[in-house]
Formats: sequence, C-alpha cells, structure tokens
Amino acid sequence: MELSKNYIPSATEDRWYAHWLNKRYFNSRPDGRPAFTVVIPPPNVTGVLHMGHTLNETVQDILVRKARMSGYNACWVPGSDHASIATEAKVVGMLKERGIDKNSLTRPAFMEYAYEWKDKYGGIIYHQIRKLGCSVDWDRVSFTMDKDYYDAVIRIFVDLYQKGLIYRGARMINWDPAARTALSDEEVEYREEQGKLYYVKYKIDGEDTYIEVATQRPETIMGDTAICVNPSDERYLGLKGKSAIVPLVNRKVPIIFDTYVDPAFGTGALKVTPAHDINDYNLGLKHGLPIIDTLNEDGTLSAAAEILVGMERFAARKKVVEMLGAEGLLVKEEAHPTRIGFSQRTSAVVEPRISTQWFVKMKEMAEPALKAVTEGPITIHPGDKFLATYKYWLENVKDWCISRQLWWGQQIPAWYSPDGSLRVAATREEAWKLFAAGGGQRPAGQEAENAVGNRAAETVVGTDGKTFTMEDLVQDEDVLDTWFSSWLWPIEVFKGVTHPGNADINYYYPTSVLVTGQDIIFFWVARMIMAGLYYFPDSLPIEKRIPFRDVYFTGMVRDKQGRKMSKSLGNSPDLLELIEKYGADAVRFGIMISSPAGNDLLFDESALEQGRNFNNKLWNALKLVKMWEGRVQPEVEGAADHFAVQWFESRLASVRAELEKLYTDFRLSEALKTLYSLIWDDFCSWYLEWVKPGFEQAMDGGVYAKTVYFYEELMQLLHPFMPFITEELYHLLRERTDGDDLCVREFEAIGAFDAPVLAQGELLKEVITAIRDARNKAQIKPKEAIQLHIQTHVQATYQAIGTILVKQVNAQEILFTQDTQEGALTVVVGKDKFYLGIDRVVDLSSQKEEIQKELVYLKGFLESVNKKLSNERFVQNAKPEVINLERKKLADTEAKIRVIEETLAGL
RNA sequence: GGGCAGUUAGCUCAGUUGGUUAGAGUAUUUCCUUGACAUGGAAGGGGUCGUUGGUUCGAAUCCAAUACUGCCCACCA
Repeated sequence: MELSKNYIPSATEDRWYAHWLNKRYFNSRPDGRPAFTVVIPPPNVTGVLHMGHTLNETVQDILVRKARMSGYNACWVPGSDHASIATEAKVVGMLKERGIDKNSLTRPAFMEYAYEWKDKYGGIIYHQIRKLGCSVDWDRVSFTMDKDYYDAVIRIFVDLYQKGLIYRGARMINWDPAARTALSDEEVEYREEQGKLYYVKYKIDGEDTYIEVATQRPETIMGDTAICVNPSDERYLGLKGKSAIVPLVNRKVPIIFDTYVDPAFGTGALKVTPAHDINDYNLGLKHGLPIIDTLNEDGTLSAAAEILVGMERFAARKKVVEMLGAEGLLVKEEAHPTRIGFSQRTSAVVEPRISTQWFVKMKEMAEPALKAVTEGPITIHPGDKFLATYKYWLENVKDWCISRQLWWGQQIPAWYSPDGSLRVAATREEAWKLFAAGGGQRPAGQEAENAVGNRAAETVVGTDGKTFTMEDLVQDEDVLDTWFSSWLWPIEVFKGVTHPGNADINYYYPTSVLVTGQDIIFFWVARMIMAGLYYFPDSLPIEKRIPFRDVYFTGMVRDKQGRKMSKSLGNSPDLLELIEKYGADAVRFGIMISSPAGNDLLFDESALEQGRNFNNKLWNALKLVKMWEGRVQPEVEGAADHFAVQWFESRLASVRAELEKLYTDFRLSEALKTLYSLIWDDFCSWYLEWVKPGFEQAMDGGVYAKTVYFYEELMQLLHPFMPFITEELYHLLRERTDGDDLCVREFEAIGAFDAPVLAQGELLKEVITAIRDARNKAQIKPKEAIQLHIQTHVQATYQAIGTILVKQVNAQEILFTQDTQEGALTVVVGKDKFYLGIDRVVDLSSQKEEIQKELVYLKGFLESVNKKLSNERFVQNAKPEVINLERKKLADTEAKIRVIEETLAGL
C-alpha cells in the first residue's frame, strides 16, 4: 500500500470512531471486573462545547481509555443538562424573533417550543463529543429532564420536604428582572463598575434643618422607611427621637441609631430602604421598619413608588436626580467605584428583592460533606489547593434558594387549595389525599404516609369554611433550580433514585473520578457530595455513599492574552473548525500538553500545531519501518545482542514505570510530555537511526521484529491521549485479527530495566553529539568520512556501541589508540578523548577556544566543589551520601581537567 | 475588607521530602534537502529562579516582609 506523504486525520478519524462503536467497545455492563466509572459533567443542552469542555472531556477520555486498557470495566456516561434559566432565556429570545411574547403563551405551549429548541440544538454537543473521540457509552445518554430523571428530582424534593429540610419562606433574594426570576447567591457575578454617589438632603421634620445622606441608588428614595446614623456619631446626637421627610414623596420616617453605620463613609447618615438592599432589610428587621417595595418584577417602578410609576429603574434614577436637583435637595454627586451584581445567565443587573421562595436547609447537609473531604475518603486534585475554599464555603453555607420563576425545569410539587394552604406531593392525587386526611398544614413524614393510604374524600372544607375538590388544587408555578437536578447526576444516571438498588447503581456507584472545572465547586461538586451522603442510608459505609473518590479540577482556559474565553469577546475558537484544521488528536495533544491540574491554561494554537507535527512524525516513523519490511533478512546478528535494542527495551520499561506513577498522581500533562519525548527523541531520533540499515541494505529480521514491537508498544502507551492516529498506525503496522484493536488491548506488565545499559546509551548519545558538534564547527561536510581514534582506559565500553558510533558520526572505522595525537581535531567526553582525522588541514583555533572555555567552566566548578568539601561544617553536617557525591564530583572534575589540559597542550 | 494560589529563558511551563553552576516545548541563530518526515534533521545562544531580609555547611526549594498578577469569599450606602 502506498502511504501518503503526510498524515491526513480527516480520512481516518470518523472511520475508527464508527468501528469502535460498531464493536461496542464503549458499552459497559456490570461484570466480574472492577468498575471504573466516570459521569460527564453534563454540558448545557443548548450550548456548544467551548475550550473548557474540550479540556475536561479530553482528560476524562484519557483516564477512561487508560482504565479500559488496564483491565477495568470502564463506563463513561454522557448526557446534558436542561440548564433551566439559560435555556429558557434562549427560547424566549427565539420566540421574540418570531414575534411571539412568552407571556402570551400557555405553559404547555411554551414547553413545546422549548423541547423543539432542545431537540434542534441538543445534538450539537453530542456530535462534538464524538468528533473529539470520547469513549462514552452512548446507550447511557442521560438528560436532566428525562421522564425518570424528572421523577427522581420530584421524589427528592418531596422527601426533603417531609424530613423538614425544605421550607418556603419570605426572604431577600437576588432577583433577575430580565428573566423575572430569583437567583441563588452563586448565580450572581460581581463586577467592579464606576458608579456615582449622590448626596441628598432630607428635611428634619418640624425644623428648618436638613440631614444629608449619601446613596448610590436615588431611585429607591421612595422606598425609604428610616434614616440611620451611628449612635457614637456626635454630629447627629441631637436628632434622637426626631423624624426626617423623604424627598419627592414627603413621607415622615424615623431617625434610628445603629452601630452598623460607618460614620466615616459619606456623611455618616444612611437612608434605609428595606425592600431593596440586603443590609437595609436586616436593619429593617432589627428596628421593625415597614417595607415599601417600589419595584415591579421587571425592574420598573411600582405603584408603591407613588411617582414615576412604570418607569424603568435606570431611567428613573436619572429622573429622580433631576427632580432632586430641581428642588435643591441634591448637594453633590461624586464618582464612586462599586461592585455590581449581574445575573450569570442574562447579564441583567441583579435586584435584591423580597419574595416568597423555596429553600433547602444546608447546615446539616454541609457537615458530613465537609468531613468526607477533610477526613476522606474523597481526595481533591491537585493537592489541597481547593480544600480551603471548599471548607470555607461549607462552614459558612447559607440556605439554598431553589425556586425559579420559570417554566423550563421540574415544576415544584406543591399544591395549593383555594384557601391558600399547601401540601407537597409528587402528584395532584397524592396531594389531594393529604388534604383529605386533614391534619396540619405541613404534615410530618409519618402522618403523610398514613394519609396517603386513606381513601380520598370527594370534597374538603377549607380553613375559610368553603369546600373545594381535587380539581381546585393549583400547582406551584415555579420550577426548581437546575442544580437541584444536577446534584443527583451520579446517582440518577444509574437510576439510583427511581429504581433503588438496581444492578447498575450497585456496580457503578460510587464513580471513580469526577473531572470538572473549579468554578463549579459549590454549585455542583459540594452539592453532589451532599446528595450522595443524604440519599444513601447511614448504615452503608461512607465509601459507598460518596459520589466519587477523586475530584480532578481542571483550570480555566484563557486566551493568549490571559483573558477568560467568552462569547462576548469572541475569543473562543470553534472546536469543530479546530478539529477540521488540525485533527482531533492534535487538538487533544495541544490542550493537554500544558495543562497541569488546576492551573489555568493559556490556549494557543501553536500547541495544536505541535500536535499536528507530532502526528506527522508518528506517520513518517511508520513509513520508515514499513520501508524496511521488504528488505528483511533472516536474523543474523541476534536482536538481543544489538545495543540499540537492549537500550530501547530498558528505556521503554523505565518510562512505563514513570508513566504509571504520573497517572496515579493525575499528572497527565507530564505523562504526555514524557511520552512525546520518548517517541520523538529516544525512538525516532536515536533508536531508529541506530538500527537503520545503510542505503538499500538488508534489515536484520530480529531487529525488525523488535522494532515493530517497540512501535506497537509506543502506540499503545499513547493511545489514551491520541486515540485515532494510534489505532490507525497500529493497524497499518501489520495485519490484525478481528477484534485486535488498540482501543481494547490490555497493557502488559511492566518489565525490569537495565540501569548500566541506560547509562551507556546516554554516553553514546553524548559522544555522538560532541563529535557532530566538532565536525560542524570544523566545517566538515556530513558526507566527508573521518578517521576516528579513541583514547580510553575502558575500551570495553566502546565495544558494544562502536558500530553505532561509527555510523552516526560518519567515521570509516573505529580505532583505539594509547597515544595522544598532537595537532588533531580532538573531542573530549568525560575522561575519554576522540581524535577526528581528515585528509586536509583544519583550522584548530576555534576548537582551542572552545576547549579553553570548557576548561574555565570546569575550573569554576571544581572551585565550588572544593569550597564545599573544605568547609568543616559541611563535612560535619551533610549526609554521608551527599559528601560522597561531592567527593566523586571532585575526582571526576579533576580527571576531566587533566584530560583537557593534555588536549590543549597537544593542539 | 478577608482568604488562597502564582511570579523560573522572548513566550508557555517542569523542577516530588533543601544537595551536580536550573530543565522542557516554543520562538530565535547557524548549517543541512534525490534516502521516513522542511509539519523535517544536526548543532548553538539565551535565566544572578519578582524584590528584600532570615534560617542553614548549602535555598528556585523552608520562614518573614514586600511588590505585582489571578481566583474565591464578604458585599459600606
């Protein structure tokens, strides 16, 4: 077969992926082998994979493929997340483009559009995962809104409610006026912005004096219900018991005193608006202040504002400033940097707002989740870089607001009767039974179960004395936070909630390792741990309840300038285009090569180029080996006696041991570097050159077989990182029987290596390099053969490597000499001297200079060693092996200096 | 404001319990194309390890201070 000049990825990648799928290599069923389980962090169903995902998926695939080739039953579960608010925002946007207002639709009609959107765009990420070569089990695709998954989420909600861990309450929450929904604290992103501080005068009631306050939000003035100053602030002591008049609306509000106020900030007086600021809200609670909510859900001013009703909040701010100015109440405005909260999903400025929401109590769930990481059995990689963050969050955790005023998501299973009371149950029927059974408004778990068993009544009399039927029950309009479904991911992808104790959950749970971005440590990682520990009974050992044993945090992918990759900056490259341009293996290589765990990665296309070049190198190495195939002669020399074979065999064994360690420590980028250098330098640059037969000469059969074996082993080691090309080359190398695919080939046991042989190989490399360097500098053309005389005390060293040496430096033959050859081109390596003979005069002056430089270096080195050894305290305190090492250094350096001085004298 | 990381060659990064005068890749320089590969080969130059002080016989490595960068948390109007 004719092999093309360069490797062409597009021609092979799809073919091999189809083959692997066809062979069902990625499909897993429980069996007698140990399981290696990974669940994919489900990407948003509407999104595309960005470089961050690419990094995560690549890391997971490397670990999964490595496990699969190491005797584990590897199972990688793919899937996607419905991402309630992000997706809903996109669907609303799509409807808008079609001229449809979401509010004009019924809920079921909207859901139809949403599913249409999901079906259309949801496939993109799966396509990308395929193109990247990910070995996921496609029979196990999960989606957080699948029927079973939905049920699981509802069950957990009901269960937590019955245990008293979920409650409904009025709280100040983060409100997204664009999406018109509550947000959790974690969904708010703060950014530093240049704001303004307005100084406003409030008239003191019944006096002709004013008190001045500073505010960033003059549009909330209409909601003021107090002015607050620090009780120790002497400027305001006279105001005790007095009131102020709120400008524009002329409402009388008390002046209160609280140490919360910082006298040094602004004027030392604070306007208190309990409805629109979390601190003011807390002050209001403490001092019993009324709450005047002056904003509507969409961020416009409400009727309670009295003025500017219906105006958008930022327009209103301008207007209020104008009006204050007109009334002479605006003293000044000054620039003031401030941090403003934005909705992570819609980028709208978040509004603190009081509303009734559902919450999960976090304190008691946090405790075991903290212990599972600080005291084991969960290990976070790298090291404990993130342990402190994790710990801090869990120790200071606040209740989790889980209701969202959206339609796309799991609808909260709470049912309201016309009198306003509610029951929590998975279905309307069950809720009705609870109503029919009577009892308290919030039945405890035991009562609820008994009630369900009762025969349902036709009608129930409400607390208001009116009767109602099951049909009158109204379900809560809100849906649950996306993370309230994601936190069940490692359990419910194996149907652990909907079909407890099934074979899959028993076999695959807990998963082996979670690979994810550090940015979702609270959103997701911590909560999955809580869910696992909550869901599985305490009677099980903790090792069985945690969702994963290891957590591997990947860093954030940034662009070359160090900026975060984002759609708005347009600096996130398209994955499919990159694969098109460089090939999937090269993309995987490029993203892995400089990506130590937990460190940010500066994405640079030149790394992908390096990956593509590596592909090409592998391809051409194969071509070389294949060229020899036709010239193979029966084994003459005996491969085992060939130094190159001995050396590479040992090299391979030692690197394999290194790689094992690197995998265990999750140092994947190091592992790839090690492999890259093993293949490019040791195998291609040295080994292949050493065994290469002369032009049109025969290839020794034994050496050839060994070379093919080495090549095969290298492909196998590299396969987890670069699956496509390695599989392709494995098959091009020689005919394979059906099912003999690299993808499922098990690694053989790691052999021992021969340290002296390795050292000799290093010496050989060093001598070759030194002689080539001398040839270069003396401008001896590569084709000019030299006479090579070696002056050494240990001739045996060069017996084994002589043949290789002669060929690699283009010498006619190798000759040993006892005498110093004066005036010859001389190379010194260690204590040995090499004389390069050539049939013409060479200028030795530059060589002399070189050697002189070397001498200066060695003398400096000798001095530093001497200094150490003549230091009494060093000799007293240092470990014996260190001292011995220094003594050896001293002797070696002295010997080298002698040789060099001799050489110089001879020149 | 609090906490956590990082600072090593032009650039991106290794450097695992302190012990050869600091290593890769990339970029760069010189030379080399009918013989696997120019997406290549051979060879070279390039760093007082952010700064200052301390511990030690010995510090890129440990400690303290400091500067800069990044991240997380808290959210003073």
